[in-house]
Amino acid sequence: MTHPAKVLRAARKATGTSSGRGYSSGTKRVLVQSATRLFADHGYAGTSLDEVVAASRVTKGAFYHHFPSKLALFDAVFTELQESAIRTIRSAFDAENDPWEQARAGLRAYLDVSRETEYRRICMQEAPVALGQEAFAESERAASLGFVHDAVDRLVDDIGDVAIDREALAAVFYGAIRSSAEFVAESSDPDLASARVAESIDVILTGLRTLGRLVGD
Amino acid sequence: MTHPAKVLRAARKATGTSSGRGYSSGTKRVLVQSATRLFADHGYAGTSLDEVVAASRVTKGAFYHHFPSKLALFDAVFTELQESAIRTIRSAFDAENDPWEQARAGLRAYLDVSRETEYRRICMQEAPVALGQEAFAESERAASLGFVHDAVDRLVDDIGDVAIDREALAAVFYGAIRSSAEFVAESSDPDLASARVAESIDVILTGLRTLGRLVGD
DNA sequence: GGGGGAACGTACTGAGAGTACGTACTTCGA
DNA sequence: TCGAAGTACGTACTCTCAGTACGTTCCCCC
Repeated sequence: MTHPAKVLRAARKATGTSSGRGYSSGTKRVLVQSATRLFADHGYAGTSLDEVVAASRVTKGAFYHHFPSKLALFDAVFTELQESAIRTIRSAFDAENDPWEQARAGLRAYLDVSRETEYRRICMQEAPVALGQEAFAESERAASLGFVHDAVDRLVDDIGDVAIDREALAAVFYGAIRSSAEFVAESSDPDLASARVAESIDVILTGLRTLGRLVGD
Repeated sequence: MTHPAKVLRAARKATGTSSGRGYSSGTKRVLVQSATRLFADHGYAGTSLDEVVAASRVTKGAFYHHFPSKLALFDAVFTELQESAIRTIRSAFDAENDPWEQARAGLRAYLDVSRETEYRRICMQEAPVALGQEAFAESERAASLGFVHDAVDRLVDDIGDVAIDREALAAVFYGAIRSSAEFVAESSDPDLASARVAESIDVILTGLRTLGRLVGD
């Protein structure tokens, strides 16, 4: 009997779906893509492997050849979304010079990214529970939180004399930004909501800057 | 054969464990208590009903007599923790009169509550995933977010002339506070960390107040 | 051209949520 | 005080789903 996968493999090679960045086979990429959609729609616990492999037109045998577990699949999905988001935000960030403009641009880029339901659901909601708090916090420190830390550093440098706990302030701002993303996501008019929270954070930053000027005099 | 539950029921009636606030039987309370500990230690998905009923010294039959599903049990655990937290924070909040002191006291109370691993794990980490974003957001609006909204309202009233989007600012502060809780929780010296983030938020509030004064002149 | 590893497919196992149904205890009206 | 109905369980299943065992085909390299 000729295996059904035979024709699929040929088809994928022909369409160039295979050999996508670091994946050994096209099947792996298809699995990640299907899983991204399913996890975003029904969550990690709400998605069965049978659904994933069915959507990918393969079997569990194929899946377990590429991934050691369901969690490893989620991790792959998460990492891909996370890295893509980081690239987007970094390029927006690096396009500016003034630290206040950088912060503004970074925030705006982040709010845009977090309007994609896939990023929000998988990277913000599911990941901390699915991967565990430890692992998630680790990857967070390396990615988004690091960004905020850099931005806050520059802002504080720019302010000057005021004694500020940079690490604590970064944590505070990080939460403010995350929450802003949720505010935008839950809103019926995301564009407006995005502008509103950006404005609010702007007011806070202006307040800090004003404090710095007053002390500096 | 005499059922094992016979002696347990008698024992519970004698010790007064039963009839705890709205629960029809002591068994229900025992189930909630066991589940609180287990969910806090291993999460919702990581805790099996068999473990819960074993820890409660009952069987699945008893469990399903009191709860329609595992999720309903989690909801009961969540609601109880949430309500207790709200009571604590509200009393700290109501003990002050000045809006800035109220905000300070409320924040401090919240940081204290969130240092309990049960509250943090169950109400902050697991709940949004287990209950779903919709249901969680709903209960959040009614509880913690409502608080922040009130506090921000009073602060903005006190500041005066500055045009501020209260709703957006409340969302931003809410995130800042949540994130502060995580910062404290992850810290090796929670007392110090608590003081550090409280100070950071204080600086932000001072900045806003200063802005208000400048515009007011 | 054949031998070995990679890339699958099929059929099972085990854990865990939920169900079906039977049994003891309690209460309450006649 | 007696029985009938409801409450509070216990036991034994079913069904879904993650993971495993093992066989088969394809591809590459010697």
